[in-house]
Amino acid sequence: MSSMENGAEVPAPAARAPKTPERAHPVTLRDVAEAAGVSTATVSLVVNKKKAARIAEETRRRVQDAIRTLGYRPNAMAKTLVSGTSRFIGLVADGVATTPFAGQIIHGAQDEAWKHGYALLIANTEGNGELEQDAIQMMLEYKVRGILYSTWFHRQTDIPAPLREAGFVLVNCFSNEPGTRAVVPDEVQGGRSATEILLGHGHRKIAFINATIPAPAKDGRLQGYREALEKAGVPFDPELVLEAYPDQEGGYGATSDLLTRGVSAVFCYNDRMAMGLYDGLREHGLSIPDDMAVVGFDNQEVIAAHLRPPLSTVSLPHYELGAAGVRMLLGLDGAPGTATDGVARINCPAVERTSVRAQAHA
Amino acid sequence: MSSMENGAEVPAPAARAPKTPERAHPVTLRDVAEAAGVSTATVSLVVNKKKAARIAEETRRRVQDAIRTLGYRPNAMAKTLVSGTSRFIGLVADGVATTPFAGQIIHGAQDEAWKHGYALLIANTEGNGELEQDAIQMMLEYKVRGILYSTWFHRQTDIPAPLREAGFVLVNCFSNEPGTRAVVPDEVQGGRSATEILLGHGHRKIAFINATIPAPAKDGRLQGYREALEKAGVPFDPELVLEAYPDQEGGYGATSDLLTRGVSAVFCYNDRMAMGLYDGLREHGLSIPDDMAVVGFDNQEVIAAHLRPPLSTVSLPHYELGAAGVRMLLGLDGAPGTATDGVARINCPAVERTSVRAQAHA
DNA sequence: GTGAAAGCGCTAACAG
DNA sequence: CTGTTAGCGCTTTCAC
Repeated sequence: MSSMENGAEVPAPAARAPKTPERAHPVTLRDVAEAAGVSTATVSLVVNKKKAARIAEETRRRVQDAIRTLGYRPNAMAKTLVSGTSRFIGLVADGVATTPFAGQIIHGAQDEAWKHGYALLIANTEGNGELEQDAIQMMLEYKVRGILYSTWFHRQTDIPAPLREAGFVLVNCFSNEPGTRAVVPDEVQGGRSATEILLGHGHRKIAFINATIPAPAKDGRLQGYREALEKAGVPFDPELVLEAYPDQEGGYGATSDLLTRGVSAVFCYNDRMAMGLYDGLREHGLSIPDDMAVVGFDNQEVIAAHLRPPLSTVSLPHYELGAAGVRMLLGLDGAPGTATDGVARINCPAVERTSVRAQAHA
Repeated sequence: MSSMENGAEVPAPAARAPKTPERAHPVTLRDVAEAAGVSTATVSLVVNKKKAARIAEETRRRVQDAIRTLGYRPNAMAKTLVSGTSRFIGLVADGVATTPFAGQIIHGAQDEAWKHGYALLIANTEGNGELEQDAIQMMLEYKVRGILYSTWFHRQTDIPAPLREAGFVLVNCFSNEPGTRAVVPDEVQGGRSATEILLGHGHRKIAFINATIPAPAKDGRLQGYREALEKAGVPFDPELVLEAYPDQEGGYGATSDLLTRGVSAVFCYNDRMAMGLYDGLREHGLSIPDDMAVVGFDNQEVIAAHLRPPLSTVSLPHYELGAAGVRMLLGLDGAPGTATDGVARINCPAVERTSVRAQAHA
């Protein structure tokens, strides 16, 4: 069973090791101190570039040489042990690593954390409660500075008990407990923006194909749609709001119903539905955007940017969600719309492509 | 800078804290020892369930009670400080968190690591060399057990110098230095499988739309295509191999060229090209799979499973790549095809959907 | 069975 | 300017 020893290890054991000394016993601060003929304190000072204590140039050089030749590498564990506080931020996700674009939450969190000198400790729990508990437990044991608790789609969530033992902020989800810090996409604004793209091109009869499954996105986007209409002085017509399962098949299936409404434009709950709708429309011999203008939601790159014609849509700001999450966790919110209830609603920017064209007779 | 104290913290400071004592000073082993009236050594023993030293039932109970009431939580830093070895595995990625499906590498690595008691420390470097150095540096300082170095698409890569200071394995990439451990998808087998799907349905004249950009995938899939053909006794015809940029537009653009070849089936370099080809074929009034059978590569969920008709394709085993990576790192390879050169080639399983139909006159 | 004591590698006063 | 000296929280001999 223990194969590989051969292929992997044998190749060139005799090669010279100029850079990496054969550290049988990892080099410590003390080793450096002895080599440089100074005390550990001094070494510590030069390693950490403390400006408070001035070190003689000559000494500093000796120490740095020793560090280089010995290949010294500080032990972060020891460092955080004494300082009491680690430089970790935990990210527990119920599936962001699994989902296509939600991985951006990780990316955003990682970038922002890094920017402030923190490393990301991640755990994907795939919705498994026990695993989740363990993961949080583990993070607590590593004395994380705080935990980001995120879900792969925007929804309400319960707060796992152990989470409360650390500072935490919910990302892409929220709690019904007042005052809980959270960062979520601004669905209402997103729905408004999507509708405004259509409105802006002169469309007045605009359908909205909503999702059948309940979610903050469902309510929020609908509300945004209504707000945009109202602001434009277009009366809201419930007849123009359809519902379908939020994927390609749902969008495709909604086609004939949609055509029944006599609209010139449609706002789809998400890009996947729009993709299905493209097929449906095409089968009816209709062309986009001339016969029907369409906008989606999510800005799911693989789809939106490459449909024919490319789809106008609204971005789900996953990267920002992650980044804003760590900012909030670290308590350095510069400006964003953190409402008084502790939840920040992140803007969903519109991205216009060519699936919308001006209405001939505005 | 220290805003937020208000919105986030104020809400209910007076609530009873039954579970979470107001630990002004985190509970330590010593605290527990004192509370239980035993020594720290004893507490350590019961915490770690050492079977060697038998503890009196009565003592054990006292200790466990103290642990519970004090809300004791071991300090992993201290633990690894003394043991010298941490339970971390580092994953540095040049963009897997960014890319739709490659996030599965993280997922697979995380699951497997967790299974063996390791936590994942990740860093997304977005191809930034300096950041990459820093990230590896950081991981080294945290005394990671080893590092997984991964790329978001399968390619050759250079080994960053600091990486050599730790155990490491390349994931989804490989080095030209012999003996370097790596885990990559088996492109050749994948190309073979894709072609065999078509062959299996009776097709003989099969085109292959390859990518224009050089990559192991380009060579491997082509080789697989040829091998499958040969095995089926179908002569290889260079005329049937086209090339196009590997995205929707490329696939779309290759349509007329393809139709020129008089084939009944086509194997596309990836799903995105297949998606574009669908549009092109449709515009020519052709239907899939009747007029043209098509298979893709990648099994990019959002696309492949929801095209009309759903696309037969071959999976890029990202999850497995990540999982196999940690297994190899930990040195517990059970069986997989780890060739003698230290690189494991992971199988790319075919997933058949309905974009292929049997040829009328086989 | 259980306690005392010596460190793991590093930082932080406080002397000199 | 630099060395001494305590620990940080935990594990681990080795006595009692």
